[in-house]
Amino acid sequence: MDHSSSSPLIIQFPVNLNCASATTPNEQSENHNGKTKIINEMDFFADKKELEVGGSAIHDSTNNSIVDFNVNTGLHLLTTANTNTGSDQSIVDDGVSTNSNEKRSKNEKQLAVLQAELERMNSENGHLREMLNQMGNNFNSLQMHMQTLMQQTDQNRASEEEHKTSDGLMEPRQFMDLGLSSSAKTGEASLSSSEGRNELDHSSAADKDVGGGEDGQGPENQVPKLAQSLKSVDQDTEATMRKARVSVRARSEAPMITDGCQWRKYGQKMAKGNPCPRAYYRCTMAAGCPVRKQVQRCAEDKTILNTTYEGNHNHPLPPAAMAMVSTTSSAAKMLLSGSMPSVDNLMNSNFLAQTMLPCSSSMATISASTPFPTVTLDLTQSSNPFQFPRQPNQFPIPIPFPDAPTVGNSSAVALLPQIFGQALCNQSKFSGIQMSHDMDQGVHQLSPTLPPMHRGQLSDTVNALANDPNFTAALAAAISSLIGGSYPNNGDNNTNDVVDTTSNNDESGTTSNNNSNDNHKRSSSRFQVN
DNA sequence: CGTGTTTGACCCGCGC
DNA sequence: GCGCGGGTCAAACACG
Repeated sequence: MDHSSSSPLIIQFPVNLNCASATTPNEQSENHNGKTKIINEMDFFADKKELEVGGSAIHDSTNNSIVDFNVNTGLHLLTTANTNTGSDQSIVDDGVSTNSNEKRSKNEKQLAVLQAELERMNSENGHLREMLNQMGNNFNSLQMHMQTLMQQTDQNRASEEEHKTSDGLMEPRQFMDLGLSSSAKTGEASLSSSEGRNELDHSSAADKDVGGGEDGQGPENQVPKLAQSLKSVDQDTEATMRKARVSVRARSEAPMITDGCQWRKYGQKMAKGNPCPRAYYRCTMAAGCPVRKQVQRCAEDKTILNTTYEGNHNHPLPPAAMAMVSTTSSAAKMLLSGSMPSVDNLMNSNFLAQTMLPCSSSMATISASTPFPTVTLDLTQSSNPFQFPRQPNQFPIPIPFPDAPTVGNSSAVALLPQIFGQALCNQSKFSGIQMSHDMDQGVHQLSPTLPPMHRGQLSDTVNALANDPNFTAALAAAISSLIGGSYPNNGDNNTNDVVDTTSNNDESGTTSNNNSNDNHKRSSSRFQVN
């Protein structure tokens, strides 16, 4: 009796995790008139911690017995519990029976019940912890986005002024500032080769000349350094995240998959060991956006298009794209969390793959071997031995996708809802906060008929994809948008554009088949280095 | 004319 | 120090 009353206390926790509001309050109110809501949660973790660490100390007198049990979870505690709680139990038993055997049996029963409760509690606790971690990740991502947006708002003002004074400095400044203040300096510095070089130069010059839109307020270098020291942690994370890459392999006749962003080709190079040239694209949705992608066909199977995304968008994107980007950030964070390129990465990678694409976990592989941790999505499932030859640390998993040399539309399309659905569903776990918020907005903007759930948006995408004659490209685009950071359309239009833009790829053969309204942006970006 | 692509040159990191 | 390869720049070119 007393035990049963004590156990329910602990089980109230599920409350906070899922929408902190809906279901639980009632239960809680029933149990304790709201007295224990938060306290329970806190106590729960506290108990758990103590259990893990010392396994001894307990605060609440009421919970003592329970905690002791918990500590012992094993066998011995039961006996100790008996001895310790003997008095308490005696109180209960007094009225019932005097027989010691009966007492024992009763105690054992109670203990069993308690153990069951404890197990429940433990499992719940674990679940809660997971949720807490997820929430933490979500919070970080959200914070990042907010920071970006806020900075951009300020940036727009500053950039306008700067634009008046000096054209050449505008873009670099914007780049630096928009690039997530934290990541700006270090991140760009770490960026490969000439661009980072140029931008650093410009940034320094801009800091001197302009005095800085944000971090440049202080004189000279001290302020940035201070900011660096203050945000060092974020810097590292962001810088590393920027290095993280998301690679998508898909069969497509199109020269490039459409992922909802606008790209400008800035270079093409013959890569060693591959007769097919590698094309370099830069995001042009905003001046100074550090996001780049490389597109290259597989040497052995030229129908396979390998698209690699790198970096995080530093500009506001359409809500849907934002959600995707947040997912990318989360994914990158997940990928990069823990120890970076070490064995731990394997764990994270595997987890990432399974988390993001559980049912299609087969499609996701993570490489920790390359300089940059890479998430690879393979949509080809070809018999091609060249598929993942070079990266020993990857986790190639058999793909549920039908092996589709020419991509059988019907069968593959049939799988789409499941794949995407689960992918998104799990993405929501990844960055559930942003997903729910952003996607809601996005859905409303994109199509009022869609339910305010990302799944709805997803299904819409799936439908659009299903209708796409060039299914492979569309599929790749959608997947890449899921992982690569943008929604497979510009977000300004209906999701139907998924089909349109994708099909456009077949013809245009080049990058920005998207909006024409970005021309000025692109032109401005050209002056970036000047 | 504006915009986007092409492509040779350049820079940098890395290995030898 | 040198060569190689990857990545980027930017003038030249193409296109609507």
